[in-house]
Amino acid sequence: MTAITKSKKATLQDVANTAKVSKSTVSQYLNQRYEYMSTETKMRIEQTIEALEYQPNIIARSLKQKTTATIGVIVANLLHRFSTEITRAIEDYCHAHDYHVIVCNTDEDPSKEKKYIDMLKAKQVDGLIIIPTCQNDEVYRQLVDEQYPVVFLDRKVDGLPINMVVMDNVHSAYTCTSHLISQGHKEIAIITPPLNISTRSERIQGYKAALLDHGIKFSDQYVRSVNLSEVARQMNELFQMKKPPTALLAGNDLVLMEVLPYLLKNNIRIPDELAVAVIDDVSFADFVSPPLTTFKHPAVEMANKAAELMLGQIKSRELPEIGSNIISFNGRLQVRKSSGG
Amino acid sequence: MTAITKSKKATLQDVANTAKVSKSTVSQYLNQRYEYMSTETKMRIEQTIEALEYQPNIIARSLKQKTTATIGVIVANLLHRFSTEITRAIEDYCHAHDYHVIVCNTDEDPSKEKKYIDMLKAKQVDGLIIIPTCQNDEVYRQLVDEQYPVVFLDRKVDGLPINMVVMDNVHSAYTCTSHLISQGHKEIAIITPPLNISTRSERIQGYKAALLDHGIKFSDQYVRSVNLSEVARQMNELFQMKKPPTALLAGNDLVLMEVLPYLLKNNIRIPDELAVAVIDDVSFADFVSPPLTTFKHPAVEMANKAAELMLGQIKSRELPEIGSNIISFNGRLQVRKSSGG
DNA sequence: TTGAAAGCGCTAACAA
DNA sequence: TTGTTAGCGCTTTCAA
Repeated sequence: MTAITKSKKATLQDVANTAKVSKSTVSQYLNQRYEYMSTETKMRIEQTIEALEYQPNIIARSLKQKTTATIGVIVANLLHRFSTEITRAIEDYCHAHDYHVIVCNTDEDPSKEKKYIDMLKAKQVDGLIIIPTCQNDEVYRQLVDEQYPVVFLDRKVDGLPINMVVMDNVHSAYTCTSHLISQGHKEIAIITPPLNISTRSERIQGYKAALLDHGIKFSDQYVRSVNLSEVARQMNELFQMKKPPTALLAGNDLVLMEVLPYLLKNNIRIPDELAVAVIDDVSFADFVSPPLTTFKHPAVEMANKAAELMLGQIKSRELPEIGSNIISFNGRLQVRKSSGG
Repeated sequence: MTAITKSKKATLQDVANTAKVSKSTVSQYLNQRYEYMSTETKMRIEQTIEALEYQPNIIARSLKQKTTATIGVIVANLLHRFSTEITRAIEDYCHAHDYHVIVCNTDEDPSKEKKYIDMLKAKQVDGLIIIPTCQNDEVYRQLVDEQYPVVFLDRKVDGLPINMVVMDNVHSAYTCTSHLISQGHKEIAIITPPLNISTRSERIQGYKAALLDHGIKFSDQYVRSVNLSEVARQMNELFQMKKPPTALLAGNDLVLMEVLPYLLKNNIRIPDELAVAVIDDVSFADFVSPPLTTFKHPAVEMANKAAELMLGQIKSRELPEIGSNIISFNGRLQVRKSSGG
């Protein structure tokens, strides 16, 4: 029966002891401050670390340094493409800068958002990148008061000195609508989810502007902002109008995912009976037949920018000024052969 | 000009001071050990915490308690549906149990996997749920030696006392193949990505078994295990055989995403010229025309099980025994009307 | 029922 | 060039 030396994890102190140096010297070594260190001690420490399989405890360092090299990312719903792309891109950026990412899903629920913000702060994350529910003004304001590094993604909240990285929604809707018009359509419907007010109204604004610029009369009959579960019903209503739309702009991919089954079920053919364009990219756009017209969401660029701003803010501890805190990206129309929409 | 009291974040000590009690009493309060606490002090502490907007520093607690209420989740690629579903489901489970999740992507790169494992350990995460690259045996073994709580997802690595939660790959391929056979097909090809050996060979094994059980001769000409970038070329080869396949089983959604554009480009119609089934669910299966036959990956069940095992292991600190460490889930065939495949 | 004190593993003056 | 020391903010005996 051999005594099993259940070697507990080695600490910096252990390394110091067996290398016959002090803790601070080891600490210097770990932080690559070799300047005043004899090559001999350096090597001794190196070997001891190797031998003891020492791994620094980052928690202890964090406690001392008051920084965790971790940021919290609060998205709407990881199952949705936009949140996924955002998260992945931020993770890449952070990985390249030796930061880590804690992800959370709000499911658009403000109380979940608040809970997560609190917990992440308690965990001392260095900053927060948030797709805000836009329904926690007090929480957001407090974040500002505390000078907590925060970047908002995709949605704006007015009057806050917080960097907000968004897609130009007016542009996106304008571009898509203009495209449909250029295909000869005049009765163009738009269905958007009831996101927060600014995003939605901007898209509708872009839609409207495109119509007017092309001399087409705007009718709010063609504009629907509804929950996803309502989309089918709205489609029904649209098709029962005396002048049913000949083209449809889906406000995002989720709306499209409601529209397509509806069309299939009701035997409405794209693009002959209804031309369809969608704001967002969808994975299957290339091989549904006929191919869809999509509008590429600049999610990755936005995420990169947000991450860049975040790490910058963590370093500088400076809040942006209201008026220069909105960074806007343009998406890109992707027309496919014979998409008709 | 008013002096701005830049109120630094309050600490437990601050609360103790202004509430005129000791740190330990406040700590008791925080940890809900009210038993021996007068209602008076309790209320005083409560109010002080409120007044000071005190928020505990979890890092400090973690250092002391040696637990972080955080687990690391290392997936292959968050942009892929399986990883996304896994991550989201684990996050939900953890949220319900007041744990947090740090996500990482390996991109199937063993060195990235190793780096992440090291960093997450340094961050003292309480455990790791990993979709392993299966190419880091030494690292995995070390994890076992350290009794680090680990659960593997989706892929097996032999001979390790680690819980592995997988889909039954033999079953999935068997089921899909049988379905194609029942539709009258005899020349059935299968294209899988070159995942790790066990997963792939199991699927091929299931495919083979289905053929044999139905008295169809197996030909390895119909079996292709290749990188995604090779799929189109393989399709070409398949269609140049003297007996081209009339049905195809795509090993996963990613393969399918290569197959469909190929078919479209070459004007090969589903299901008349090629019946198609895929192991994995795909979002658009319901409304491409004709609808695809898919095989629902039990990703969410697997993730829940993995998370459950993980939290259990964190509590018990017990490794599973080899032989009873593989938890297998069955997926489910989803046939859609007139899918033909 | 509450407080004093030690310590988790690390960093960072400052001294030597 | 290296060691001493004093914390970081919390938990947890143990004593009062």
